[in-house]
Amino acid sequence: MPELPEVETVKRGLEPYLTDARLSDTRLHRANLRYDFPRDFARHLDGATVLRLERRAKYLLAHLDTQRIWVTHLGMTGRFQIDHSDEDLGQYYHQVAPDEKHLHFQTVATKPDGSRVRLDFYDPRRFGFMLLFTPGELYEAGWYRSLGVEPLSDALDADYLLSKAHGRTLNLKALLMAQGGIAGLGNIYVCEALYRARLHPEHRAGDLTKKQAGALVDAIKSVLSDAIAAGGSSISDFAAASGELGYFQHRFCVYDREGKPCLREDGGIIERRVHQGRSSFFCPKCQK
DNA sequence: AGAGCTACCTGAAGGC
DNA sequence: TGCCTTCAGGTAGCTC
Repeated sequence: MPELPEVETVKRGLEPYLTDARLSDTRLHRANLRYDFPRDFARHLDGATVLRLERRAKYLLAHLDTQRIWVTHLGMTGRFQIDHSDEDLGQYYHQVAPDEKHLHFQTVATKPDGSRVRLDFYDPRRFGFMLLFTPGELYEAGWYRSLGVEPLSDALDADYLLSKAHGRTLNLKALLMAQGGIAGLGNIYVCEALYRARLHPEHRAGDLTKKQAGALVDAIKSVLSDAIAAGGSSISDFAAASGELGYFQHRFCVYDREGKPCLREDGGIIERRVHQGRSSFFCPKCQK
């Protein structure tokens, strides 16, 4: 599910409830997701106040007043859910209902005005994770340092993309999927961006012209912006923290449209081909 | 360097 | 109704 636009949607949905909120009654319902929860995770969160939320690539960062950064990755199926129930929030979640076997984490967020919500985290496939770092640990961590530029920032321009593509024999699909160049794109938005730029996923990166690089950069920025404006894409289980569904999935031009006609006048029939183990969807006629 | 495969894990969908 | 296979937004690790 969650690529950059979905994580951004989650961040925006959580911000009103978590910014300046004090956490309490944190509960973990299992020891691990993709990785073990940090040692004493609940104890660290309880009593901490969230100063601000930040998104970096597909990671959600909550900066705490305890000099810690709470990092969440949604994996494929991770989902935050805000519960506004006025009941005693601390009371009824000791017992997790049987149909909530994928509810792994809960906490209560109380704002300075006393209003509070419960925050639940579900993740059926458990490819997501939560970690806790000091700023020094996070900013020095190899995986964090190796993340590429934010695609919606000015750091991504045609010259940057050309510098990443120059002399490379890999194809554009692989180049855009690699998080070390441009961070935050995933399978859906790579397919859609290549379509918008009329570039074939198997186009050799090193052959990219300056004009094509410019078109691809524009396509990446526009598809991500459009998706964020639409609240992300809801396929099977993505929803914002409010429970609202995104609707960008209705505007896919190629993703999951194998065998259907291209939307362009000069287009053909959308094709699916596997690259690096992931399905690519493209129009063989208008993408070169 | 890059392709290709595996792994992690559950659920949905389709074929029979 | 089952039982089987395939596929799914992610990342990491291995071999060749």
